[in-house]
Formats: sequence, C-alpha cells, structure tokens
Amino acid sequence: MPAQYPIRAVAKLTGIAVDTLRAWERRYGAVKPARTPRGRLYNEADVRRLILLQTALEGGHAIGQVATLSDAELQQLALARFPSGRAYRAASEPGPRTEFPELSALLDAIESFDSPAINAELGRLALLLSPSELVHKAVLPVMRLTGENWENGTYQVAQEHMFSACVRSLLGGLIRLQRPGNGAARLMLATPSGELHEFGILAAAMLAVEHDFQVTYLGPNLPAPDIISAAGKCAPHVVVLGIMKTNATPLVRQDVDLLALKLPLATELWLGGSGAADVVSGMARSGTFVLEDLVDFARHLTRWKTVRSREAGL
Amino acid sequence: MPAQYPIRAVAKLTGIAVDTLRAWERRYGAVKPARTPRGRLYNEADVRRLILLQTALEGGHAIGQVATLSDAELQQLALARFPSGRAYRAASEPGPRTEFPELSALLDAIESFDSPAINAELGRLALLLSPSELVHKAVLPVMRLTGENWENGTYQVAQEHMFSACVRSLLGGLIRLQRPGNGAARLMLATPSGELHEFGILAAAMLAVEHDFQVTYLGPNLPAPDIISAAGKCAPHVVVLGIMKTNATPLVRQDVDLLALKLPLATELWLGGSGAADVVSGMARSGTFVLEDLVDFARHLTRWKTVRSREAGL
DNA sequence: TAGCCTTTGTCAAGGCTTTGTCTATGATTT
DNA sequence: AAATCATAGACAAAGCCTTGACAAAGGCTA
Repeated sequence: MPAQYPIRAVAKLTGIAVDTLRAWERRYGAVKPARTPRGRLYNEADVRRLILLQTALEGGHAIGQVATLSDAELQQLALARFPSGRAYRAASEPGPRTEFPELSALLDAIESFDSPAINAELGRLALLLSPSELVHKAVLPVMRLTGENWENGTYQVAQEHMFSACVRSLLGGLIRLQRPGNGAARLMLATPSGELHEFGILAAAMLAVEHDFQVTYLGPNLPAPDIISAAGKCAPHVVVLGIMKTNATPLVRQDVDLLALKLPLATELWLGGSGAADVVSGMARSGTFVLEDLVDFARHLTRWKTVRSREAGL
Repeated sequence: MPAQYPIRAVAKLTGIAVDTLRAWERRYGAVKPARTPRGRLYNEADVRRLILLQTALEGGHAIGQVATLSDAELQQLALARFPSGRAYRAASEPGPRTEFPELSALLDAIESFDSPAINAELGRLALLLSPSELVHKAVLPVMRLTGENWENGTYQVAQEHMFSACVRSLLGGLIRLQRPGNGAARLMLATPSGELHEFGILAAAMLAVEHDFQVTYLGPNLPAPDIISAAGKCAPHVVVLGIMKTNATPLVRQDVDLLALKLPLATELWLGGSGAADVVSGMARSGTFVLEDLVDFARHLTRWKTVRSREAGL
C-alpha cells in the first residue's frame, strides 16, 4: 500500500510551493497525481519525480524543457548536473580518479573532512538512485577509491573511517524503513567472530529490504553458537554470512562448519564476501551457496522468491 | 494494568484540544477510547496513535486522510521524511513530556529477535522523546537491561548485537540530520585504536548535533596519528575521545598522551567513557577535560558555547 | 545596447469542502 | 452549586480547486 500525499505534504517534502506544483501540472503536465473529491493525491513516484525535476532545475535547466522528460531521462540529467567542466571532461575522457564524475562532489567532501557535506551528498544520491544503484554506482566505487587513495598515501585512515560511518548510517537508515511485512521471507545477516567488516552484510541487508524480505540484522563479529541460537528463535529462511578474504582463517572456517552442521536444514546458508569461497571447501550441505558479489546476491534473492512462490502454488 | 487517561489528561499530554479530540472521534473514528459512565478513557496506545496523527498533520496531511490509517501506516508516514535539505522540520519542540515511557514493547521485540519491531519501537520513541531523553530514558536503560540479561544467561550476545545495530542506525540517522551550519563550533569524535565500543561517541555526536555543533564523526578504532592529522585538516575546536574501562590499556594511554601533545593548543581534548579517568594521570595540558557521563558532556557543550560567545562579544 | 517575446513563479477571485472551535443542553459526581 | 463530561448542531477559518493575470527574468533580434 503506497503512501499518498496531499499537495501540502508534497510541498513540505520537496520545498516546492503549492502554487508552483499546480502550475507545473497545469502548464506542462509535469506530474499527474491521482485526483479525489478532496484534491490531488501524490504517490511516492510522483514525489520522487518532483525531486528529480528540482535537481534538474538546480542544474540550470528550465522547467519547460525538462517537465515532460521521462523519469529515466531526468535521472540521467540529475546525475550529470555537476559543474560542467568536470562532468564534460569525464564524459569524453575518463578522468584519472574515477569513471563516475558525478561522485566528485562526494570525493571533495571526503577530501576536506566535511561530514555534513558527505551526508548531504549521500542523501542526495540516495534520492536519485535506487538502493541497488546506490550501492553499486556510488558507495562501492567511492569505497574502492578511498581505499586506493589510502594505500597510495593520499588519504588517511580517518577519511575512510569517516566515510564508512556515514555510509553505515545511511544504509542502516534505509534498512530501518522496512515495512512490517507478515508473510515475507525472513533473512538473517551476520559476520562470524573475528570478522569485523560490516559493509557487505549491511549493503546486502538493504538490498534484501528492497526485495521485501523481512530482515534481521545481527551485525558483525558474532560467534557461530550465537548465530545458531538466534536462528533457533527467529527461524529465518536464509542466513547470510559475510566473510572477507583476510579473515578466512581456520577459526572462521570452524564457525562456518558449525553453522552448516547445526542450522535447521530448512534454512539456507549463503556465504558472501571475498573470503567466502575459501571457507566452504569440503562442505556438503544442501542449501548452501557462495555469493559472487552483491549482484549475485540479488539474483539469489529473486531465485528464492520464485522457488518459494512455485512451492506456494502447488 | 495499563495506565488510563481521561480526556483532559490526553489533551494536556498531546496538546490537542478537548473539542478536537471529540470531533476526530465523532467524525472519523480516529481513536476509539474505552467508555465508562464517567466518560472516555484513553489508554497508552490511543495516546501514541494521537501523537502519530499529530506528526502526520505536521507533515501536511489532512486529518480526514490519515485518521483511518492503521498504526503501522501512520508510523511509516511519520518516518518517511525526505531529507531534502530545505524542508527540515523545526527541531523537536518541547513536546509532550510523558513520564517513563514503556520500554516493555522494546524489550519484547528484542526478546523475540524482531528487528522490524525494534526499529518501529525505537522510531516511535525517537518521535516522542527529545534526543537526550531518547538516550537517557530509552536507549541506555535498555542497553543496561540487555547487558544484565546477557550476563545472567537470559539473553544471547546476538540480541545485544542486534539491538546495538538498530541503535546505531537510529543515532546515525539523527546525526545525519545536522544542518550545514557555517559559523558553528566544530567537534570531532573518535575512539582510539583498540577501543571498539562506539556507542558512547555516537550518542555524544547526536547530543552535539542537538546543540548545533558541527560534528565530524570519525568512528571507532582510530590510531592517534590519524586523529591528529584529521584534526590538522579539519581544525576542530574540540576533539572527543571515548574510552571504556576495559580498554584503558597502556597502549590507549600512549595514544591519548600523543594526542595531548600533538593536538593544536587551541583545540580542547575531551575524554569520556568509563575508562577516561584512568588514562589522564599525569597529563598536564590545558583544555583537557574528563567527562563523567553524557550529562556532563552536555554541560561541557553549553559551557563551551558560553565561553565562546563571551569571547566573540569582546 | 535597446527592445521585444517567452518563460515562469506568484497572486487574486470565486466556489466548494474540510475542520477546529463554540454554543446549547443534559447527566453525573463532588 | 460547581465541575466535568457527554452529544449535536452551527459557524467561521482554512484548504483546495480552477481560471486568469501580472511582473521579473532570460533569451533573442535588430
């Protein structure tokens, strides 16, 4: 059930005056909200489109030019709205720092330790992009870049820390928005003890929420027995573990083995992260999968849903 | 036996006029309080719902539109705030001061590993309480309780982890809301290397945001040299470190000594957490303070502001 | 540079509905 | 008797709708 917003609420949400909203609709049909006897009712897609239009306007476009563009075109435009010099150069010849010129504002903010700006920029991107796009086109590239910049001495650890904290807040906030779906499939995420890297399961959790899974996020560094007893209480359909290469130690492998053994057979066990492949050797348990990356994770989510709906159909 | 409120008490609690309460019930059946020969009796859930309705109204919705929505939908509506940069709502006003809010719902949710419910409940509390109240009256007590329950075997580590993750997302989200104040005092937070406990500085960051400081949140486990060079870039007026008792090792002390030595003299150094007092022995640096607790931290924030405004006045 | 046309945000008038508040009247308790 | 709560009706303020108009700003031509 999508939320519906009367015009005043949309005005508050977007900062566009009520009169302007009506004018845009009357003159260009920029958005076509549903109508009831009480007045207009905008849905979330409408609001999203309005924000895109606003971004396009900030980029110097005229409302009459962009009002009738498709959502996809608007998004394109919004992403390319940056101080023309950079965007243009990068469009023709990829700059040395990133193939995603629209992220330069974010990088600048990280560069100058400006965490309000980082948050603002991340928030803007979260509005412009879908959750999975946010992860793949913005967060991951920037994480990789900050990592590289750290290795070659341009950045300091502090910058990576600060950005991580911002990303964690953002993704956590997106996970918070999950609807209390009742019949939804339950998914539980954690990393085994010793594995402190949280980002992977965090992004995965957000993608799962987008796919309407009911997510129980346990966080990093949790011993296998605790995961098992949590699974006993929560009875998830899938348990997802994140494991980095550097942490694929015998200890972690032991944890994973324990999970494979003790988890209910009805519960699938998915292993993701660069170290996932290293810990499953010799494991023979049905319903265990190694995820290549987050795209693969999304594939598994859809696979699971189709399998399940087929079962339900029988 | 749940608390019951007569209509006048509800009016005081919510700030909604008595007439309006009756009109809402008569016209839309917005709430259906119990009836006795003496009149209406609202329970806790009714009051909660009324407050949700109120926030929906503040968001521009019409009472006729939202009066018949379910509690969950209202919650969703209240949480769906688009941080569009200009549509910031006025900081949470004094609002209705309830006495100790019921935390049992939260504990139940933790008990049953229901993270959507935890998030919903935390969100509700965040709406009801001011940031500092949220920390002191809800988050800290529940954290203490889960800790106790873990020690006596009632809870598992997983429950504490899960709750921590939810709290972190919530507080992180509140920090994200900071306005891009220009002339504001800059505050930087971190924990030294080896100190993984993040909650203290996270709560502190939120309080600082509430006090209109411009916060740079670096996160946990950051070596002193990195904090120092970050401070060099960012030039904060205050650096806050969180140190737990169990981590007040010589190593941490060394880190703190280094900070005391190398930070610019104009930058104050505040140390908080149960281990703070143990690491400052023999430190002789002006502008270094040990914070007793978060209340003390808030006091220092106001002290700093008064000192600064006095200086500005000269 | 001046002049003209177009775009676009904002406002006003007139008509409808929604909604907070007020009034009148009665019942019950202190 | 005073206070509190109830119901039901009345009403004015506010919100939303449409149409039309206007002024500032931007762009284009001469």
